[in-house]
Amino acid sequence: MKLTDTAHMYNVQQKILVAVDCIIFGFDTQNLKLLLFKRKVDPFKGDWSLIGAFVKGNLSINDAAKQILFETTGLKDIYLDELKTYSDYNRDPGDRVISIAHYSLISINDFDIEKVEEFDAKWFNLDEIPDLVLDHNQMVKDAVNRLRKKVKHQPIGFNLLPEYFTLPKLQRLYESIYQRELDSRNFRKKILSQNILIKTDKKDKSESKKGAFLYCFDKDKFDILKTKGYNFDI
Amino acid sequence: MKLTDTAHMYNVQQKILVAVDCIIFGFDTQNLKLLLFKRKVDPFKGDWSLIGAFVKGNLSINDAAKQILFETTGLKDIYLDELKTYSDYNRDPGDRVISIAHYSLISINDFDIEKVEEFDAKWFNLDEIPDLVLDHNQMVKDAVNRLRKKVKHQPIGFNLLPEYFTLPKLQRLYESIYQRELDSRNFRKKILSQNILIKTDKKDKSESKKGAFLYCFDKDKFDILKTKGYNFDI
DNA sequence: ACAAAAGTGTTTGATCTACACCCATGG
DNA sequence: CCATGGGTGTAGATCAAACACTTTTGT
Repeated sequence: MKLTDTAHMYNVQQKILVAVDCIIFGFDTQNLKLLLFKRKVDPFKGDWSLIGAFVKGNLSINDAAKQILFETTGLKDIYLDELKTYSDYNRDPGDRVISIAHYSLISINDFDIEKVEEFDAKWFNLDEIPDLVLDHNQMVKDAVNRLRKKVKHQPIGFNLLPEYFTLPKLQRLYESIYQRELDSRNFRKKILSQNILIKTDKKDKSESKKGAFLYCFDKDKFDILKTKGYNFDI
Repeated sequence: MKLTDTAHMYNVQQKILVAVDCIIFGFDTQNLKLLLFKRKVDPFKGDWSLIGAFVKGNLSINDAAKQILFETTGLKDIYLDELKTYSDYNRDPGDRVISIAHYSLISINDFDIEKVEEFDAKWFNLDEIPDLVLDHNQMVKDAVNRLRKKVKHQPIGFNLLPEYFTLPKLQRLYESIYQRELDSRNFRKKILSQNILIKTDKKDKSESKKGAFLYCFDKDKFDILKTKGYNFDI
């Protein structure tokens, strides 16, 4: 029986459960982290898991992902990107389910801590991810790789920082994504040459006595780069 | 009603039709082309369309895509990559359908012409794509953009050429993907410096009196680059 | 002998890398 | 006054871009 033979018969086709799982990255000024949840139900009740839900109603997949994020973190309008589809026939023993994984980048201070606690959620360092249900460890691995690649070509890293931030913090963010140290002189040269940062005259003295200047994005130039892509091959 | 509330009840969830649509790229020694099909059924019977099918049985999405390609072109083991999911609620007036688009690269001389004709299929130049059903024009646009990006960082372009090929042909392939002319001296320097080509002592004289040397891939080095990624920023 | 495509190197500017010291401040 | 992290510049290497002529051979 060919797949393409019956392409015309909508009504004799199999319908399938469609889920969205979210890999939520955050940054706590030192480390890139991942938000994980205690699974509430069988199978695998109580195990650590990505947050996810079945797609229903008239939501697009992307809208479903946005809504999951809102329900779990209270955040709207955050960076969210489709990762890939996970569809092995037996990936979920509960039923045949395909899952379209999404990853998102949030500023770790912004989210609604009460909502997160309500969900039995916890932030994990990337090198301390526990065993997760189903194929969620693979999703995480894929998401980390995707993030590392993407951050080289598009200025999405900023989504992990609050509105105002210092260059040393931005550097630590990139270091925690790339998992290696960067030379601060080269880093500053490179990032400043992109012309997407606006220096303020305020300083953040929480990390040093001298204090570091706070910067914010030049939203307009940032948007241009976001669509065009760039090379930030640190 | 929250999405995340009912995450635990497999049996009360909506099941959805899941399709795969394939953007099939080919190269005919001059131009990058796309394989399009006459839709066989309502709605939109007779219109041009990507080839697709509903996912069923115990196939993963990727296996379904592979099988569609085999059924339409007779080709196995060809380059195939997930593009993205299309899931607007009303994208298909026949029913709610989400489609996971895949793109693939095939050597235009390899495929089974009888199979393709059996399917009422035709190769189109990229600048002559007709109106397609549903959101298939958007899929094509997204696939072309993805291909342009991907070909800069991974040596996937070779999948569009036969086993033995000349450097001028390879250059024309890249030119047709990038849609701009390349300097042949710089092109040869760059591509040869990757050390993934093996020069044979045979010449292809079909395009010139002098003839151009035939090359093939160094499969081993090629595979290493394929996973590592590289920069082919022409 | 000539038309048509294949093949080949060099120079210039831009970019990346490696590297070490002074500054400002709170305690 | 000193410990801590913030901030700055330069020289050498590597890489990308621009550019034009010679070679081969079928007709």
